[in-house]
Amino acid sequence: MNIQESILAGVQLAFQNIFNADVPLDQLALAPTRKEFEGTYTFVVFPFLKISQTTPENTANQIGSYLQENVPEVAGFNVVKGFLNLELNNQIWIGVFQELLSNKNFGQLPPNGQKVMVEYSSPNTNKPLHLGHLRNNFLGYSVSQILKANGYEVIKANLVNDRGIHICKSMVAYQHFGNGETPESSGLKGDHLAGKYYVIFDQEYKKQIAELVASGQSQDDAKKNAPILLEAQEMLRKWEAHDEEVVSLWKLMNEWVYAGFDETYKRMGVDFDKFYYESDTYLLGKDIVEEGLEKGVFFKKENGSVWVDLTAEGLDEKLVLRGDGTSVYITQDMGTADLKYEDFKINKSVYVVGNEQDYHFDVLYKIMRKLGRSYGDGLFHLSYGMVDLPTGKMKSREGTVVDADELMQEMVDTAESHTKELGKIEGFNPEQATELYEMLGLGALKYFLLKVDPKKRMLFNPQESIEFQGNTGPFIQYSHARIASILRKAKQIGVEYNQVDFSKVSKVEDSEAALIFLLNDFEKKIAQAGESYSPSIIAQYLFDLAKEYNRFYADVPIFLENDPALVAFRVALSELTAQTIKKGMSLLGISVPERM
RNA sequence: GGUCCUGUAGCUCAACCGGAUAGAGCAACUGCCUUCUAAGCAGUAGGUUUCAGGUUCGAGUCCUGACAGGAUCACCA
Repeated sequence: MNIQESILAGVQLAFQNIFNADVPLDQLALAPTRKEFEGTYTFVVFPFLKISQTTPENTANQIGSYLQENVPEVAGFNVVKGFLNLELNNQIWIGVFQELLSNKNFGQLPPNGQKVMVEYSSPNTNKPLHLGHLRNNFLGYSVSQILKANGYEVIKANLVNDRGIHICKSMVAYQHFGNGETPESSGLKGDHLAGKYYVIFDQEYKKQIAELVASGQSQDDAKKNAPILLEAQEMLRKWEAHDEEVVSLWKLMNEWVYAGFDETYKRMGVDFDKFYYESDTYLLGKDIVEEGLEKGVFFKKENGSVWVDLTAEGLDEKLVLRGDGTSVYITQDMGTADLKYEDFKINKSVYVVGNEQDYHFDVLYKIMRKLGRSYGDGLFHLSYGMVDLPTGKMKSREGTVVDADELMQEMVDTAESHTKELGKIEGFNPEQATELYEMLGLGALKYFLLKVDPKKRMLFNPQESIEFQGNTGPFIQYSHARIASILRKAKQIGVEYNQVDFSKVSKVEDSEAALIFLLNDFEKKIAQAGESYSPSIIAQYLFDLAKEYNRFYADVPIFLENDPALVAFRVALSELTAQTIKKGMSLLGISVPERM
């Protein structure tokens, strides 16, 4: 039984013995005491005044005395208005600490027998990844890690958008203006090469529109009639008809793009267990339309188009199949949802997709539930806000994006110059130095994107946004390196701190108690982050933990202590903190250095 | 116009299913490196939580209505 539980059990008994009332445990809760008051946990008595039939102060005092007498952990208490602040004996933290040490799987909750798929990244194969994709990929990877730590079996999936009119646009432009350029001949990464022609298409398209307008067409007509657009549409038709020439160009350009993506994913530190390709899945879902018609979930209009009526759920009527029998976006998504289930028999499915598709996924999930899918309740859209630039929204086809590869390189370069400025690379060989810059640059970037609630849109200012001080990745990485240094010294001077019984530790400083309190919270935070699919909870926790350790570090000189039991305790406490930081950062996909 | 999301210090963000005097970081200002890594620590200053009502012992949090920003509402993907 942990401390909170035993205190709450005591509170329950207090109500029984003093007020002769049965209060169910789930109505009792402890909150951490605010810093400005004495105490560790606070019990709020306001909700129970009806039971006690007396003033808040009286109620709190009576419960407090009872706890002090009957619950060994409670050393004292004070009452401020209706708040009962419980003061714990610092010694009890030793027991808590021992328990944490004895947990071999600290930070990994036991398997829960559930399978979850996390779909993320899902790039288009006509252009390189940009800042928005970074947020998506980091979120998806981190949520996968967090779910694993919660005991799920996780399948990371990438649904590659490798077909459609936008792909054909790059292809058409390449045919016209490519002159046989290849990644090798140009020295461009494959995805950047494809992206270059996507931009060229748009420029040419706009030029043609202007010409048509000049020759008397309306803006709308010109947009529809521009020859290069017609060409792209024709190419899509040929692709769907398996035209050999088109398909081979498509394959060639996709190969280039995949090679480029591989590099980018590797640097981002993300990976996948399963790839789905829209070129394989875009025809799926028509059988589900049939099924839905039979079940009466869908209905048919006079022209043969099929719809679902979601007005009772507060949404609109939504098309699921065109009158000519061809698919729309959601048709294929229904099919893919089933495919994922058939492949892996998943209980839950998380889609990491931007918030501009909130409505779409709302509709999709309602449909799958109406169809009675077993995984219906496990569908979750992890919706995240766009990343805006000071100059406004990013648009690939206009070239106003922060490119993912460039940004990562910039971050690593900044980390390098920053580290050199601080003179922190003595004793590093070139490989180690490179590894460190990579760790710090990516760590700063990932932490920056993950510490914020995903729902919020965020402004990214390339000049100012990424810091290395304060609430940042490098601050936490630094804290880890600091502890690693302590541990090296402990080893060097021969401090034995494993398998030691710390019950002989004579006194526990406040900063030590606070640190153990936080460490004791780690698994709770993991659970919370898992339930809400929210890496920001972990990020916030790690910042608090690192901050608390640095406070302890400044307050308590570890090796100047004479009592060997105390030294051992402090080293062991440092080590557990380091392990927790490392484990926690790995949940964010961030590595931590031994030295920096 | 309908629906959804967001609005907290100059800036970037917190606030545990309604709890105390709303907390951090950055930027500004003060201290602390002959002692375990100063990418650190301690401190000062900074707020009518967009606004107006309501619910109750108690509201940044819940309800209603405004206001501001964004997204979405295609036989596009």
